[in-house]
Amino acid sequence: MAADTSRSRAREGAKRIREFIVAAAVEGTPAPGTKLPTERELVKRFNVPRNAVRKTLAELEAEGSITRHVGRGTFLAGRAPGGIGEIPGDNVSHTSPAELMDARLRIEPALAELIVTNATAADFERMEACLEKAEKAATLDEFELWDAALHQVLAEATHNRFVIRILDMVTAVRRQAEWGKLKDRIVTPERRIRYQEEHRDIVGALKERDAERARASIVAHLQHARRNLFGF
Amino acid sequence: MAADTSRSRAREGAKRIREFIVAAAVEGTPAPGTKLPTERELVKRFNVPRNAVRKTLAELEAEGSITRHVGRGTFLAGRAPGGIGEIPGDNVSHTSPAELMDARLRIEPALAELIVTNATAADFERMEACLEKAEKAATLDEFELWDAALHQVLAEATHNRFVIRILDMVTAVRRQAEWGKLKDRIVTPERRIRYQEEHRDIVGALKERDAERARASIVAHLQHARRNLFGF
DNA sequence: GCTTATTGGTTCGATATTGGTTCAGATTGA
DNA sequence: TCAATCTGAACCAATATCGAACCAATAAGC
Repeated sequence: MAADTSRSRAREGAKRIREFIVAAAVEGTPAPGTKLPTERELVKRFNVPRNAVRKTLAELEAEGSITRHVGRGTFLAGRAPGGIGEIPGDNVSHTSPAELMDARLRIEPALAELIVTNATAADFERMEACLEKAEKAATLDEFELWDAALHQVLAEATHNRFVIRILDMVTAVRRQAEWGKLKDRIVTPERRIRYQEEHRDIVGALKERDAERARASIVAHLQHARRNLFGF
Repeated sequence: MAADTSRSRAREGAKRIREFIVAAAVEGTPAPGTKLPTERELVKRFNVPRNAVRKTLAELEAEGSITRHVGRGTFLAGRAPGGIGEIPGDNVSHTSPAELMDARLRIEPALAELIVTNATAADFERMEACLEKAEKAATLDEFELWDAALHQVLAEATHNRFVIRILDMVTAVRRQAEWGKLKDRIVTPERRIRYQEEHRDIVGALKERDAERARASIVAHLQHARRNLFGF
């Protein structure tokens, strides 16, 4: 009759919770950053003591499958749990942050000229609006919202549909990947100020139709971002 | 059950408000400038805290779907809502040959450095093989086959999956209808010889790890191709 | 003009949620 | 028995959300 001792229940529960997380990661929403149920919800759902829940979650965190933040919750990290290999298929999905950064550092500076020649006054107005809103943003979330908007405007300012597609891919990849995990620790308030200055530099150079300066500003900005991300 | 906590209500509400705005934009009156309900009305209508309403409205504003003015209200903007949600999948939107050429002229030269630093001996062997086969090709179709193969090898020589993806997009667009029609008229036998020489220049520079010369060769090649296509 | 009402923007204290921690008591298995 | 482990519950601290008041720009009525 030892089949339903609290001890064995814990072991059973651990397995089921693992399976649940893995399932959520694989079929549910492959996107990292998805919020998982709270510990107390898992307790109710699997009828398992919280300690057991916390134990499995701790393991998953150690494996790098999830991240946990007090007051916020538990989230899927970039790496697939349970040693689930990379999903094949020539999707954009499996490009590493390092690769993306490498590509951006080559490609985006070269697009400065395109913006300088093609951007309209309306484009510049939208850029300024994004800068202002980003600077006034109270929360980090809001800042990133307007940061993304600025990138979108810059892309559209090239007035080149192919380039726009490419830059859409960039943001798509940024939204995936292990990027999300890094971001939290990386964007500190003072770094955010620095980013804002660099954004102003870039937009300023573009407005003056100074392609060379814009190119230099973009390179500086991306190198700065890379340094913050990877330390080199 | 805590299914109707104020917290979960907020998350639900965000979605519903989004849907409401989108619906208003699509079916209601496509005309930009339409006035939307005030924040306080949305609060009452969806039984959701104003914070949540403002959060979703902020997102929609950042996406460019709506505009907001103190004392006036919230209005539909020109851009269709949910624009960012579009996944840049393999839907090769119709980019004109001119646009593609513009983009290639900026992007591809910048990738020379990437090949110079990352390409392996095996990559160079494959390039050479493509060059030979292309030169021996009897028909124009065969030539273009090996021409495409060379492009593929060059892409893979960057050893950067994101770049490879972009260059795949380039060939995908090139394969599109309008382009193909031009090509036939354009690639004459003597031009083909000229292309072969330029390809050898590019590969040669890459093999010597001379990024600057490779860049120049690529620019020259693309400009030549453009001249043949459009006459400028 | 002036006043008043409306509306998006802001601030701030109170409250709720959530992962992290502690600990006395029960359970387990040698 | 007895040491090790698990349990349940309370408590803690970080975070998010709420509610309500207040602010500033605009519009409406006089």
